[in-house]
Order: sequence, then structure tokens, then C-alpha cells
Amino acid sequence: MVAGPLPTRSGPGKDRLRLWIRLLRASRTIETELRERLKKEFNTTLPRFDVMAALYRSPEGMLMSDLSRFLLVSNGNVTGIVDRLVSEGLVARARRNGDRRTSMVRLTEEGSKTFAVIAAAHEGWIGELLGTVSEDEARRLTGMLTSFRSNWEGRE
Amino acid sequence: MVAGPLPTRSGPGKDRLRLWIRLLRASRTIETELRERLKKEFNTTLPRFDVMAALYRSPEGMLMSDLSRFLLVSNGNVTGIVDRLVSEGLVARARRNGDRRTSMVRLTEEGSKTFAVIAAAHEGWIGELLGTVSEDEARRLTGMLTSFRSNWEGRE
DNA sequence: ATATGTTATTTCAAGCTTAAAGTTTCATAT
DNA sequence: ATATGAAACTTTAAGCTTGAAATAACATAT
Repeated sequence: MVAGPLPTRSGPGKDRLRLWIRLLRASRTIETELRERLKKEFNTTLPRFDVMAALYRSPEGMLMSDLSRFLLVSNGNVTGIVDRLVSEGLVARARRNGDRRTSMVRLTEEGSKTFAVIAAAHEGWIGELLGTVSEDEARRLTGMLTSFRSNWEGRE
Repeated sequence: MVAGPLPTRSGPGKDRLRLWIRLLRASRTIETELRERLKKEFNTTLPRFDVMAALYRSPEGMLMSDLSRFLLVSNGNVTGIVDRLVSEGLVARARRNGDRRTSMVRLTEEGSKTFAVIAAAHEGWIGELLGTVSEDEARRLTGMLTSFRSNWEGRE
């Protein structure tokens, strides 16, 4: 789903529109490839990988709302993905003493081991898929996107 | 769904991994905003907008497989979205004389008018959302992403 | 203590998405 | 003409995604 209207027209907003379309097509292309490999090699999905990646960074655990905010997806969405990870034994919900509305979500021992393996492959894939971008260019691109991001956060 | 594992680690693939995470976060952020506005202002969705945008570029119509290839999504996916657009009167399937397996999909008169209005708003939104990226920077970023894209297409 | 509002999470309905299987039509070789 | 395979599309099952409604627990003001 990456069309963008009238990319060949000219006008004031032309360059930004074109940038948006490229951005979207690039990320969709890579995402599709990653999804296929995760499925084929590890029988998992991109959303599950993303949740595990977030939890791997926080051994102490994360609240559902932390996950949702960090991953830029809705609350209800995270519930379903975590449910499936729990049923696979990769993630656990731990009730907290203080606030009984919340629960700390964290990787299980098995989840942590499993993720480490997948993450190593994932990093290799990214290196391969973005191989045509030089490391230097990657840094410059990242810089531009980062400044966009921080400006964005300032406004919203 | 935009985590990315261990973005703070260092190593050979570090810069490309970081780039990928930024790319994904940027496109998800913009996508979310566009989706909300399309829903609120025009009561439509991003996938429907994308299909209409593709058809708007081809007044003669497109095959389902053209749409699917152009939008980088699966065949079955397009079927459902076009079904809904047809039921809304914005798109029509026209049986062809030659090949009875295929049908040309095109915007109806109403679909074309409707899209023109939405597309104008959409272009304004992009200009606003990417407002912090200068036109010059936008061109450079686009160039880098384009070269990635064409290299990619060479391999797959 | 009780009411009122807020926060964290889940549930729900609708729609999007994919991969795989199924259908129909076309193309080609015998 | 008939079989065999390929192509275009749809259907299906499972999972992802959102926004909105529902639930439960907490916080605050009376």
C-alpha cells in the first residue's frame, strides 16, 4: 500500500510528497522481506519480534502502556500480541504489588534466549538488505530522519 | 510496531540497523497521522486512498495484478479493498472483451471527483508533516532512497 | 465514607494483510 | 480436440490493527 498521488506533478509541495512516497516504499519493501524471513526461518511475525525487542531492552519489564507507546501502536493491539507470546511461553505477565491495574510484562528465560538468536539473524538481514547504502550514507540519512523525529515530537 | 533490537549497541552493522529503525519510525508516525486525518476528514482509509491514487494515475484502468504489484501488497488484499470501493460507488470493474479472467478496474466519475478533493488535502498534510524537512533536504533524502530502491530492484 | 474523575488494561467490531488453496480462463503441445 | 500447465483472480484462515466501549483500580475532593 504505497501509492501516493500524482508523483510526477510539479508544484510547491512536490519534493516532500515525493520523499514521503519513497520513504513509504522503502520501508514497505524491507518490511515485507523481513516478515517473510521471520516466518520462514523462525516461524514468527514482525509484531512479535518488535515486542520481544522492546522487552529485551528492559529486563525489569515494561507496562502494557509502555509497550504501546514505544512501539507506536494502540493499546488493544499489544494485548493480543502479548497474549500470543505468553501462550508460546516467550513472555510472562507479572502482577505488581502496588497497582493492581497494571502488570509487568517481561521475557521469560526461553523468550530471552530465543530472541537473542533471532535478533542476530535480523541484524544480518538488515545489513544485507541495506547493503547498498554505505555506512556513511546511513549515518547521514539517520541524522536527517532523527531531526525530523525530534521536531515532530516537539509539536505533538 | 517499530522497535528494533538493541539500537544502542555498537558493531559493524550498527549504522544500517539504526537507519532502519529511524526509517520505520518515521513512516509509522506519518502513516498514523494520515490515517487519522483521512478517517476524520473524509471517512476513508489509507489503503482505499492508495488504491484510488493508483487508479487516478491510469484513467484507462488497471488490472488487479497491476494494482497489487504497484502497491506492493498481495493479490487477495486488493480484492477486498476494491470490493469496498465498488460498494461505495467510487470504483468500477469492467469486464474485458479479450481475457475473461481479468477486469479493468477504474475510478468512477464520482470516485475521480472525490479523490481529487482528498488528494489536495493529502498533499497539504504531507507538506505540513514534513515541514521541518527543507525542500533541498527532501530532494537529497529522496535521492538516497531512490538509489536504494533501484539497487534493490536489481537484485530481486 | 462516597462520589467523581482518571488511568491501565481488555474487549469488541470492522477492516487490513498475508500465504495458501481454490476457480476460472487462457496458452501450448501433442 | 485434448491434456497439461500457466495466469488472473477470489476465497479462506489466521493474525494484525485501530478506535471505541467496557472494566477495574486508583486518586481526589467533599
